[in-house]
Amino acid sequence: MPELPEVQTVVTQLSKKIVDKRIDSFQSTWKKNVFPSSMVFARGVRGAVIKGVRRFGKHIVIDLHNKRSIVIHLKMTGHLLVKTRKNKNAHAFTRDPVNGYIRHIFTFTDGTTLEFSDMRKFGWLRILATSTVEALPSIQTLGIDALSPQLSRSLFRERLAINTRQIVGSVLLDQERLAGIGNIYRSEALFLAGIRPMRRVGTLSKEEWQRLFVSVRKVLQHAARLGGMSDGDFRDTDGLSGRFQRAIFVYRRNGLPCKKCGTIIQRKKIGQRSAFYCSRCQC
DNA sequence: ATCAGCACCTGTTGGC
DNA sequence: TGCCAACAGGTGCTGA
Repeated sequence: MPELPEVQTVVTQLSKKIVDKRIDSFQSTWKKNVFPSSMVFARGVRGAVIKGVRRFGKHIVIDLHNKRSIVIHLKMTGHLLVKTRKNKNAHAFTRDPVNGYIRHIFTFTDGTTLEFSDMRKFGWLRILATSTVEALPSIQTLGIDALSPQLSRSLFRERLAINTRQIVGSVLLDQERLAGIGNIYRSEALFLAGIRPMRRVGTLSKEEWQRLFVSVRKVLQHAARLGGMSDGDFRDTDGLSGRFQRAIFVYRRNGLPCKKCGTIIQRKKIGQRSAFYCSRCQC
């Protein structure tokens, strides 16, 4: 699931719901993805009070008052659910994509829980000293955030056009150049910009770079406002779906008519994953 | 130095 | 209907 808009949705909600709560305990049923180890992790968070929640690209950072921070990556199927005593059973039904796969649980002293559901077990959690968060390799190597106010048109082009022979569909996914875009929003942004995913970055005109920059920002902001996109399994911290999927133009719409011109949407493998585009609207 | 390809998991979908 | 291959939103490692 989660790309920048979905992670931002989670971070915004967590900031409202768990700040100032004190962690009573941490339990895990998939210790393999808890670092440095689930024992060290549990010891490090026990008794700690939540100070704030931040986002670095697609990473979620929960800062604690004990000078430690929790870093979480949801990868493909991770969800973070906040359950109070009141709503605890609200979504409990069998085979539920969210509640059926709870792997890790934080329990706060007021009885609230923060539950990490993750069907495919790709997501991970790590505890480290707050002062070292930005030195964590996966965070340190991140490029500028796609929604950063510091990202200008010229910087955007400079970052993405390092190797002019690479195709635009690939460089948009490269977190070391630009952080936050995943497979859904690369297809959507390229559609809005009217550019085919397999174009080499060296062939893009000044106008096309301008359109791509505007489209990336627009699509991410729009999706974030709608609480992200739920294609089957993304849920916010209440277990609710996002609303961006209605606004999708091309992603996973191969074989269906383009919403703008009626041409059948195409799918093309780029690397190991699918890009979607309209051969008429995108040149 | 770069990059394709696979590995990490479990579930769903589509073709025969 | 049953089986099997392909596919699924992310990233890190290996080896050519």
